[in-house]
Amino acid sequence: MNDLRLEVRVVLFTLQAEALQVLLLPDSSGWKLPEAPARAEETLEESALHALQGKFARDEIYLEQLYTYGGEIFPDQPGLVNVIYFALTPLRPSLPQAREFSAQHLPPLCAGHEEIIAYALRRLRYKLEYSAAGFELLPEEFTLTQLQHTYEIILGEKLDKRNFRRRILQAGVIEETARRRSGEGRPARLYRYRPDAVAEVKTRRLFP
Amino acid sequence: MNDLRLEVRVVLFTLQAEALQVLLLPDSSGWKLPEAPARAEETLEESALHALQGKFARDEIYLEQLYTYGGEIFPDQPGLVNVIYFALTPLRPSLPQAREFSAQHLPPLCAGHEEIIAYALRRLRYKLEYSAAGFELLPEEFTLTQLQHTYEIILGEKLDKRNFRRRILQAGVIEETARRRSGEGRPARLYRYRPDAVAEVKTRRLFP
DNA sequence: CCAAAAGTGTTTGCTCTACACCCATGG
DNA sequence: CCATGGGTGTAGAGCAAACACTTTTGG
Repeated sequence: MNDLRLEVRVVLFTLQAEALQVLLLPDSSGWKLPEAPARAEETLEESALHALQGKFARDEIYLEQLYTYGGEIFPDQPGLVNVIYFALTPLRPSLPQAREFSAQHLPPLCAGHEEIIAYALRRLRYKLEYSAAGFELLPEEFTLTQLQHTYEIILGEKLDKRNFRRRILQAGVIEETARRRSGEGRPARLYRYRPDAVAEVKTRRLFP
Repeated sequence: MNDLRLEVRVVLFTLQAEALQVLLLPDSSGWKLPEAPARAEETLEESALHALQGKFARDEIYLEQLYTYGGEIFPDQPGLVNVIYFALTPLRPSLPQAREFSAQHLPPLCAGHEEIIAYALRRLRYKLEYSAAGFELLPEEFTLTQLQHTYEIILGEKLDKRNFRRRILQAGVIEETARRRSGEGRPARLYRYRPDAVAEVKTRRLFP
């Protein structure tokens, strides 16, 4: 009866080499998402941070609960329940053994993981469409071109520069800093997240 | 360490007496949401149906996983983890001991339950705004006026009849039947859910 | 024929979309 | 002064919002 095992797993996305990456660990039956057992003395979110082996402080990572899977996805492991978290970070994760794989080209995965990652990706795309969450994958200060690239990589389509800028600024989630970044060409203004902002943009309601 | 207890709880909404009702059970420390332990040999959704004491078949109820709460909401019960489901049904639930309360006027609740119900309510409202889920609270065949009333009760605001009808039909989730319902006034055409329809309406995307 | 509820279109304003050129800097 | 990426505005189309009268039935 109580042979239940409750684990917390994390789908950690990062941006590297112009691609969206997922962090995976090797296991006997394929690659797997980092996990930790849920513990009575901590919150599920804390367990999620443990799954990443304590490499991330709470404010270095965006964490959001995704879904809890039970028997429907692990029919071969009765009693295994997984609370999945979805995470974004601008940092380079360096867990021992772990590797990052492009979300487009995943290696062979453990049972059920394909579905979990696919769902996390759908949620990420959906999130970008109605929020400004993309900056969670970028350093504290970033240019609008960088942010637009992030959106293009994740959504897999080109966006119009002027429309992108207008809307992302209208959403009020990011603000400009006084600083600029020089490189080739005209220096770009740097922006940062406004911690006081509501991260979600109102979408058009079906019934006003 | 493994003194973890995994329970599934259900926030069951129904429509009665022109109000949105929540099903609750009495407990020593206040009213509580119906719950069942998660079991290794069943899915979480099956456990959710058990929480309702087997009174509902899977197709008599709309069930959706809401959130999994751990230590953050039950600090006084370390190790208690609750997977919450959110449910809609047109039926009159008749669990022994249980009572239904208007979502506006909840009785004193057990610890953490207030937050859970508030979240379920937010999700329900949000769902109605971008989907046609309201019919899940109505009998198989219903009139557009009934459906509009449902929306008005849940959203707590009057809606425009013509705009409501245009959009709900445009969404393509319900279809008319050949039948009509007579009462006072002109008989109303009956509608039903289209099982082949995609239940979610596309909303305007932030980045097209 | 009266009461009660069902059903139906149009105009106006706003928001989204598509689109091309000038600007600032470094080398 | 040239190459490189940064930055900016507008006109047209499509969608949403507001709004009032006619139709059908039962009593």
